[in-house]
Amino acid sequence: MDGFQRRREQKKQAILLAALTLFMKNGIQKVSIAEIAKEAGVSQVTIYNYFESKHQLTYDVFVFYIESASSQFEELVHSDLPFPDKIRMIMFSKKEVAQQIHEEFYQYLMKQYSTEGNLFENLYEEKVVPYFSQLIQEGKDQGYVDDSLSEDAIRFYLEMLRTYMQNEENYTKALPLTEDINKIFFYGIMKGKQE
Amino acid sequence: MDGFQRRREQKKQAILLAALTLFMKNGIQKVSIAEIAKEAGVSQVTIYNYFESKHQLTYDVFVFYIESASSQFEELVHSDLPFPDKIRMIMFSKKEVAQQIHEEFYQYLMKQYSTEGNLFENLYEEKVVPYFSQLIQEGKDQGYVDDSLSEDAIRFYLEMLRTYMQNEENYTKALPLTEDINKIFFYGIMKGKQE
Amino acid sequence: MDGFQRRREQKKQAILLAALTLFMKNGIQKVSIAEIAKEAGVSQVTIYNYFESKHQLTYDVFVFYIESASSQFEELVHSDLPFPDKIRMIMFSKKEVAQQIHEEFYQYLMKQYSTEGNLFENLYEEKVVPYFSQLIQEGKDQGYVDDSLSEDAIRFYLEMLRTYMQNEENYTKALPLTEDINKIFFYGIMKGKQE
Amino acid sequence: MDGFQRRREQKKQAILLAALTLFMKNGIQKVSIAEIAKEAGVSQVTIYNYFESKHQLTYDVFVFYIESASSQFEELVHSDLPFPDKIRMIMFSKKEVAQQIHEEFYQYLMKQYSTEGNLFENLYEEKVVPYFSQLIQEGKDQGYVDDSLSEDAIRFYLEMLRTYMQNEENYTKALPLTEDINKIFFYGIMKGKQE
DNA sequence: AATGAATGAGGGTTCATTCAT
DNA sequence: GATGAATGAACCCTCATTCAT
Repeated sequence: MDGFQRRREQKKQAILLAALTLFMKNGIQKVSIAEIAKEAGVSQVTIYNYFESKHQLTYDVFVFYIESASSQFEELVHSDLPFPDKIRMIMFSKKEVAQQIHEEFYQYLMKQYSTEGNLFENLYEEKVVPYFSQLIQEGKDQGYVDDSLSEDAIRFYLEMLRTYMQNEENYTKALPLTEDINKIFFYGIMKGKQE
Repeated sequence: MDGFQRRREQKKQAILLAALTLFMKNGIQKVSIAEIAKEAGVSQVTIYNYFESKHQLTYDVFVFYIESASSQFEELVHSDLPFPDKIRMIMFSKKEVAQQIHEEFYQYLMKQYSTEGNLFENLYEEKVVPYFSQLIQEGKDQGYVDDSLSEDAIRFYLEMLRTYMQNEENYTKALPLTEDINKIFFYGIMKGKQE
Repeated sequence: MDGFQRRREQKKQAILLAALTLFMKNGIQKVSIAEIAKEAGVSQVTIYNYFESKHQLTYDVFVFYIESASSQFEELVHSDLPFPDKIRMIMFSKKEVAQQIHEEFYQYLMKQYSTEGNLFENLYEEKVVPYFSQLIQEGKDQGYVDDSLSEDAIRFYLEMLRTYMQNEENYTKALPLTEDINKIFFYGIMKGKQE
Repeated sequence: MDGFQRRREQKKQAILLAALTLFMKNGIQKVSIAEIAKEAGVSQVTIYNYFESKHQLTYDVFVFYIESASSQFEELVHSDLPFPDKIRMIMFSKKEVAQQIHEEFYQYLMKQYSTEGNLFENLYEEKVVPYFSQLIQEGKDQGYVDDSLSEDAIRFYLEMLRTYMQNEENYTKALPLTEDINKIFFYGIMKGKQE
């Protein structure tokens, strides 16, 4: 990649990052192309030179996000932390800007771009799900996780927790409850369980 | 309340319901006053006669929603179902239109109306939280719930589940996993726990 | 039609007229909605309240034009002028604003709206062609027109002359040549013909 | 002209040709510099290096067109076809791409560039009119054309026919009427003329 | 009280043109 | 001389809100 290409790529990243940041702060519709341009330090038209419409930009931002998240998961899953710590990190690790995605963002995509719904769904399926699966399998292999629970159900829980925590408010609310939230996830709410 | 008042009140309800329905289907920003007016069968100006701005209308819709939810919780909590069934219903009972609230709705409120954030927060605190608390207390009293878990943590879980399930996609995904999701909530994911 | 309806209709006409005038003076693309709004003395949005897009407005302007032209032809054809004078009038009568249509206008419609091409074509066919036909038939019946010439060919000539004259420049050029242009149309360019 | 100059000239021609082609297909305004650049296989800036603005380019395209047309007329007039065939060819010969000019093109120039109107007018006067005149004179000399008809009037007709035929739609409509259209031009529409 | 009509402000997008390499 | 990148201005259109009846 020559200097030209590289600079082009950098600018593209800058725009994506600006857009993602703003989208997450304010939602998608509330963010105008003008704002993104300002945040990224380019003119509106430059954005159109890279992404042919707001629609397309939004999609690309999503891909950008998913890929960031994906590589972060990959790292986490392949790390040599003990299983319970990995779980904890998924729920509570404060992510870098680029990887926080607020629920509305996701919802919005699913709703507004319903025709391409599958695209999003598929990308997620392909880039993120496998790491969850791997992690859960690891938990089972190491004897942490009840074999009789379906992987889907556990993943559902993990994703829910993760998604929910992405929201600033919820995260703040959860923080002082870390201990108990973990306990519930691992041991449930029941008293004197399963003897 | 005389006939005038009553009719006035009915019209107001019709507008609120129309707005809520549309907000939940499409998100708040995507719904124009014109659409709400059409759905409610009134003119745009009539809406302004009742609610002085879209901002205000949105707030009132939220109140309307919270109150519906509140009375539904009240009913549930006071019913004579066994504790575990109550929990199950909170997670999985498919709610009537008026009470489904899509996540974006809530997020949006919290974000856009941040100055009044407390208002929403307070209302929720006042109208919904008590029933959750009562329910959890009941669980503890009846020996279902581990006393050592903080009420806040359990409520966090319940709210998360409820909120997450409001989303059509998630609900659909969860449905076939009902059994396991319940199990995880009650017993956690761990194998051969806590002996 | 009540007062409301009437005023609405008047405003619509005003917009159509403003648009037609500007379109003919400057072509369609060069004329912005803002300009039309200004010329018609309304706000841009008002235009959108009546015509749902520039596309649609353009179409409606065309219909408006064709109908004006149509009724003018009707009058001319049904008048009791001698045949040659009717022909002369078609070529040379200076039309009112509403009925001048500059070639570009027509061309533009045919080009840009090619999908609906037929719509325009059909309207013209239905509203204008019949009067031409009637006129030509009259010319044949009265012994003015060579029976062996096809109606289509004569109409082609008439339409060409009329269209061409709509253009200011051409009209101006033709004016001093009236006599000869008529002669050519009636007798051709040949010397001592057809003996 | 050295190799440099030659290559420069070739590129200029390529751009002019690309522009003319596109202008004729889509009208002037609809064609962006970007499109022309693409069609000509050069960058936008290159166009600006040769022609200092779209305005200027348009003008140069027109000159290019007129000169093509001019040399074609020259050839036709100097050919040894009989007079009536020359006339026929003016009306009906299907022209090569570079020489078709769609009416909108001409109209547009006359309208948008009204300040320079004379420039266009003059060029046309100088490059095209003489051949028409020559042709008409030839017709008169050979006894085909009525001496009493002014040259201007005949040229008016010829230009009108030629212009009108440039339009695809009109040409198509005229084709099956060739015979009669010629007849009208030569002999007029009258029955049993001028005895 | 209720409505149809009207609007200012703003959003996404395109285009002729210039900048920097 | 040639290019990819960048831009200001303008355009079509939408929306929350107000006016006039």
